[in-house]
Amino acid sequence: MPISELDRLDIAILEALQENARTPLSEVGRRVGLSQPATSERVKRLEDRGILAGYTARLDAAALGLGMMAIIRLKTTHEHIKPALKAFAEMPHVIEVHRLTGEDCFLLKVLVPTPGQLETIVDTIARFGAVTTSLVLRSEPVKPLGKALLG
Amino acid sequence: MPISELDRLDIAILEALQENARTPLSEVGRRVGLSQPATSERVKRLEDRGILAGYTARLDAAALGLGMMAIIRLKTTHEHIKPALKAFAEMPHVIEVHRLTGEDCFLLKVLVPTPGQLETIVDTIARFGAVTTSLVLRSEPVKPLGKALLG
DNA sequence: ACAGATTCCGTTAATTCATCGGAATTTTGT
DNA sequence: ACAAAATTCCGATGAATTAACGGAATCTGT
Repeated sequence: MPISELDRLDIAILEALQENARTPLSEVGRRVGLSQPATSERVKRLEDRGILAGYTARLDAAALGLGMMAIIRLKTTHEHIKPALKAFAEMPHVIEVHRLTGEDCFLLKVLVPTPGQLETIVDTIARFGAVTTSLVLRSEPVKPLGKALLG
Repeated sequence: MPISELDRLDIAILEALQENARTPLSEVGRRVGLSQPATSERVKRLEDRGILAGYTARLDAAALGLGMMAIIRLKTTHEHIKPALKAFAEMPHVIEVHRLTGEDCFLLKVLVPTPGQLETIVDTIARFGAVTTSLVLRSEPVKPLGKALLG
């Protein structure tokens, strides 16, 4: 139960950094009620523990011309799995790959500029099995993980 | 085509910040061949353009005790959509919500500590319609968007 | 009660960032 | 074509942030 190792201050720090990872640690400390060195130490400890796995820039896909998101599910057979994974890794528009239990073996999230690009991707993936494609009409903003830790 | 507005340097900067959003801009500049002020200016411009939408900490869900990821699909009817969205927003373990075309109306990504928690969530969501739940056995590392911009 | 470990703070030196003036280049308008 | 305007860069510098101390306070286990 690694969660019990996180106190209120750790969670507050993680929430602040999830909201804006470039917030100065002195400012984070101000908000959570710690000095800058104490905050830096805690952040370093969270990194060392592997809880804080890194920091990444959020890019606006639409602003980048990737205005279309789709979910592709693939139902395939054992011998196709490895080649399929390899193929997914080489497709730049496939941004997430999940191996699933149940009917479908894979669920992919793709970002494309045009329907034509989506068609190309679907056609390529269909060589491995039966695909089901759904367009994403709207996505709710992704929820920060912090909330899930308190329940 | 907003993509044409991005030159090689912008893409290199975005890639560096996506890999580690806390890299000092002087270091980013060193890598892409710009001075620190020039790099800062470009980053500011990318932020103003909305392309760089923010910076976020990556948390390790497993290290936080959220070792189980599941995909939940929901097939429901029009009158349930608004209440369902409201319910999703209030469930801390639901970290992504997508409205889809096709058979299923919603696709959710959830992170839970135990199967029991997943059961609770599924039961709650099932009040809105027919749910299909798949456990995520493995996820490939999420791909940085940079690659998708060059094709 | 005591030793060791942990976590905090304040201080300070090193690093990083924001801002400036000015040069080089590109774009715009005529 | 040509000059004016705009853009983008650099170097320099002061302001802000971070890293690295030493030492105090608190907690742990014997």
